[in-house]
Amino acid sequence: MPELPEVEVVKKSLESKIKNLVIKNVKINDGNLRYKLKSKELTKICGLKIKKIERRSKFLLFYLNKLFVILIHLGMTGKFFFIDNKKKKYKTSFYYYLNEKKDDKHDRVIFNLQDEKKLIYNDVRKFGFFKFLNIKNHKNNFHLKSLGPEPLSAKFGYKYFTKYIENKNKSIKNILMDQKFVSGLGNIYVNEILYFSKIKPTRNVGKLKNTEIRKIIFYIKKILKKAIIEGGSSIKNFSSSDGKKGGFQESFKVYGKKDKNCSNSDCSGKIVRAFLNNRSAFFCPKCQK
DNA sequence: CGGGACTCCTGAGGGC
DNA sequence: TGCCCTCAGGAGTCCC
Repeated sequence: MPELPEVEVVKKSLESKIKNLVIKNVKINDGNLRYKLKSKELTKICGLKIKKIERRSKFLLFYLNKLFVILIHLGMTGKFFFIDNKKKKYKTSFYYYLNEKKDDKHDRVIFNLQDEKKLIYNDVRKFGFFKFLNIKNHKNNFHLKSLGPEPLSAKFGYKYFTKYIENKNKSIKNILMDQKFVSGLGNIYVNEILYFSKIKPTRNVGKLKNTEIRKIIFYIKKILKKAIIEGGSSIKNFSSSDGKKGGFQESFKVYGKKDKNCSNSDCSGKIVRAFLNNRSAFFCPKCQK
């Protein structure tokens, strides 16, 4: 699922729910995530308080007292559910609200928090992970260390972009997907960004004009901001009468739109799907050059 | 260096 | 209803 906007929405939602709560204990239903969860590490965090929640790229960081950090990646299908047993109100961190949270075989890890509150980590495909780090050197963890700048930061601008792509011989889609270049973009947003920028995903970065580079940077920031405001994107529709999803999927112009008409009113092209680095590239061959 | 194939895992959806 | 095939928002490794 989750690219930068979705993880940002999760972060904001979790912040209001679990900040300053103590983790009483942790139950592992299935610890075979991308990295195997060890119960020994989980006992270390029991009794600690969640002091702060941050997002870096597509990662979440839970800062605990006693100088521990939980580094979390949601992979493709990871999501959190928050449950307040006292209020009998159930809310997910991102995808939907529920009146009732039923047990789900994909509930992999359950954090029992103070005041009968619970945080459930649910992950169908188990590509997500948790790592337990010491705050002292957590930023040297290889996941975090190699990340490029945040796309919404001032550092990610024209100067950085042009410097980075000097002597590079890659396609623009692949470089935007490369977390070392810019961290937080994934397949959906890259496809959308390139559509708005009118650049074909396969274009070599060495052949980009300055105006095109500025356009790409502009749309990266614009589209990510818009997606965050709209609550991220929810695909693989969850059908619940009281469900609440992110809304940005309604704005998709190319992602998942194979054979649909290009939404540019002065273009008669049809969206095609190609494969690039084993991922779907959606684009309009007529208006993306 | 670049990119294609393949890997982890499970489920949804299409075609027949 | 079922089976078989393809594909999925991430990201790593191996190989050419």
